[in-house]
Amino acid sequence: MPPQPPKALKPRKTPSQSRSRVTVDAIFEATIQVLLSQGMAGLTTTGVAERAGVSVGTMYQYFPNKQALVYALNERFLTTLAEQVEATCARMQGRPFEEAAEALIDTYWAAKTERPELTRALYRSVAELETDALLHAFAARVDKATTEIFCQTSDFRSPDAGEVNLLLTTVIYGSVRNAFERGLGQEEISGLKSGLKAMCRAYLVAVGK
Amino acid sequence: MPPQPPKALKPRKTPSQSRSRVTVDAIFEATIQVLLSQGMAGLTTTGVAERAGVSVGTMYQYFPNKQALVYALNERFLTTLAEQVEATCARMQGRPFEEAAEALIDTYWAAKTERPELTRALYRSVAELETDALLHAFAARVDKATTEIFCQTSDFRSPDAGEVNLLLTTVIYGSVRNAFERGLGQEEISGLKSGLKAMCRAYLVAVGK
Amino acid sequence: MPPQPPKALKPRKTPSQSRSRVTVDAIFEATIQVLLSQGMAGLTTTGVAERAGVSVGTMYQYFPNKQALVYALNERFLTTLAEQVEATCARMQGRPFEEAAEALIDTYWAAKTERPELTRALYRSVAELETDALLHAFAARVDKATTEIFCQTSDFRSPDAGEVNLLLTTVIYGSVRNAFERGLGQEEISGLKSGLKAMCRAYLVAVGK
Amino acid sequence: MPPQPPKALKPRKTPSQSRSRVTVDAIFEATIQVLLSQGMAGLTTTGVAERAGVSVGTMYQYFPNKQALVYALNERFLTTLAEQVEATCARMQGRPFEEAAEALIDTYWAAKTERPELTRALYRSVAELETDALLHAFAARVDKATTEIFCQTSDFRSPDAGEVNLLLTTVIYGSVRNAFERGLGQEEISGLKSGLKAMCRAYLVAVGK
DNA sequence: GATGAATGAGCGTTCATTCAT
DNA sequence: CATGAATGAACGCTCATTCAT
Repeated sequence: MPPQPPKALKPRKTPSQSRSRVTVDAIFEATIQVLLSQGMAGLTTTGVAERAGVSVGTMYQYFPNKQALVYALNERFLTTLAEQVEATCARMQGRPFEEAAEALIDTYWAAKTERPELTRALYRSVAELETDALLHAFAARVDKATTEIFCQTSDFRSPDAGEVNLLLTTVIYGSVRNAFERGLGQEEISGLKSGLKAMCRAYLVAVGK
Repeated sequence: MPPQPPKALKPRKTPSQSRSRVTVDAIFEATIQVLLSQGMAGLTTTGVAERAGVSVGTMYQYFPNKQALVYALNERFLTTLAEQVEATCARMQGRPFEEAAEALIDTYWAAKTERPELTRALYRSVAELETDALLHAFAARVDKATTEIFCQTSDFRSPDAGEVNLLLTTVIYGSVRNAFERGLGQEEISGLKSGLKAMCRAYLVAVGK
Repeated sequence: MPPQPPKALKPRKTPSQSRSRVTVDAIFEATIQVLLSQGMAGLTTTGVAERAGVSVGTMYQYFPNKQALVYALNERFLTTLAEQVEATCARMQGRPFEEAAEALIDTYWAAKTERPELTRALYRSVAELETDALLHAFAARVDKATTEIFCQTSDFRSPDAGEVNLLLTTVIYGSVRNAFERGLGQEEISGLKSGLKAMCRAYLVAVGK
Repeated sequence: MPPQPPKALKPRKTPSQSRSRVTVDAIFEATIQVLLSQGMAGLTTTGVAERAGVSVGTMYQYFPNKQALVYALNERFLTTLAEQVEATCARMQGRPFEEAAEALIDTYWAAKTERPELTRALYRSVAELETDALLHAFAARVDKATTEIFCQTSDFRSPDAGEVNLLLTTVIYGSVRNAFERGLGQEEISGLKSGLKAMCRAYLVAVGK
């Protein structure tokens, strides 16, 4: 259930026929390509259309303006990410919460690390949009899933699950972002991941019992 | 020792005379104003110059292009921040490292929270720049200070101070950023701060002895 | 006998089957709706087609381009108007020409005042077309009818009926248009009508004997 | 005292220095040229700028958008026209009103007939603008001048000067416009002028005494 | 026939940057 | 040195028109 995007950003038509689907996918892929090669500043509507092999006009059939395109791209990724998080949470039902936290870290990390350059590009693209609503909605959705898991987890006794959840997610999401911002390499990033796991574990142990 | 900015971004002259200093300050202040009221998208050279009460031409005497202006603004803030961190580190010489970590969190938090809207605007402005070098340099400078404090701290026995340092700083900086991104209110943010302190303490205890 | 429209504006097919007739009528009605609600600037082919409940493609079956559509719409109204004028002239056969002039004014006035907003919209739409031919043809047709009536009218002795006719029609048509342009209200417009009648009568009396 | 144009149409700066004045004049002249040669449909900002020998950017320094340009052009002509009418009225102070009416006709006629193609182009250009306010203001200004003259004129005894004035001006302005719309030649137009004078005289005689 | 997705030329407009004054 | 009018490349976007289905 993605949020209602500010109406100026709402896609014009949801592609149901297969041909449209292909077109929209091509546009998304082209947007990514351009974002990777030229950055947000070099992302022009004609450039994207060209790379996608469609005309500008076609692009505008699906996206009412450039922002909407980037918005939709981010939405798509956040939705996928949210689904992955939810899947992880489902899998972790009833497991000790330190394990759950680790699994969450692994999931989030994997998603963000899979295409690092893209992740970086999206992080940047978000800054130029009115994406508060989008980000909020994503946060809310994911928080719901993670909070639940923390609550249902067998051995959780902390007074305020919501608070712990906010802390953990903020730390996890923030660390990943900062790691990207610093331009760390893969090895450093995985070092960070282990460290973060240890940190969360230590905290949960200290707080949870 | 600020980093060498990518040549295209280097300010044209370092304002040594007092008149220049005033001008540059006015320009910076105007930039902030515009950034706050119109966001990065509404930041135009003419707009800034107007607000600063100087002509565009004059502005170009000090900054070779628009990017350089935003770059310099960020540099200024990062430099201040770095100095504050260094001061904190100096003050924490020889104190137990849990205290040092807390002090670091307090310092960073205070700096970022002082003018939240500005912080947010700067976070966004950075995304549109080639600021990797800037960020790297800032990170290096600050890491140097914090690493030192962790090493010289009386009771630190961890095998790899650098690694711990990276983890801690990444977590701290990242959490603050994510907190801003989520649009959390002041109360939530301070809850987060306490949580983060607890987390770091727990981690250090678990790892450090 | 409508004039030959400039070739590029000629409708593609005269709708003889009843189905076509319905379609064309729907298109005309939609055009009017759009003209009234969005003005000439908001008149787009897709917009009209949508409102008419047909596809753009279908619309292009009947009108080779957008201009042709507006052209045809004006033609239709002018034809109706011409017919009304001719009817009036027929009815006025053999009557004193002051009466005839008054009847002409009434007819023209009624036609233009019936749907004032539409009249206004059409006046405007004409300005963007190459409608000289259309207007000429309408003028010629109507002039023929009115000139005849002035000639056959029992007591007309003016040396040059054509000249008088041109004057009268120009004054009448022009006044109506100007009244619309000034945005006069209904009451002022009818005051104007009486005044115009008086004026024509005075003139005919002064000139005709 | 021209009306406050809808703010979107207000010129950006009134050219006071001589250089600006020249530039703006060149732009106006270019606009006229293009209007004459390509019509309103062919009037593009780049086209006008090119013809004026300036860059688009410069044009936009003076006019915030294309409409404003055309608006200003019309305003300029209407202002001139209003001044001429006022001058005529001033000259006709205390003269018999039939003479005044004739003088008014002559003035208006001369102004509109001086550059017939331009007159035609402006008539058309007005249709695409939100010019109601402009036209109203012009009408009000001119009506004021003409009403006064009709009142102060020695022998005017009509019950309602305003009404007579409205009739006369509507008839005069409307007739000129219609004459242009019909595409009449110079000779016909001057025949019309005499006829119109006779008509007004006859009306005034019939009504005024 | 009817459809409507696709096209793409072309428009209005902005704004970083320059340079004559 | 300061000014700010002038520049013009480049962009986002529209919409009349076509044509494969």
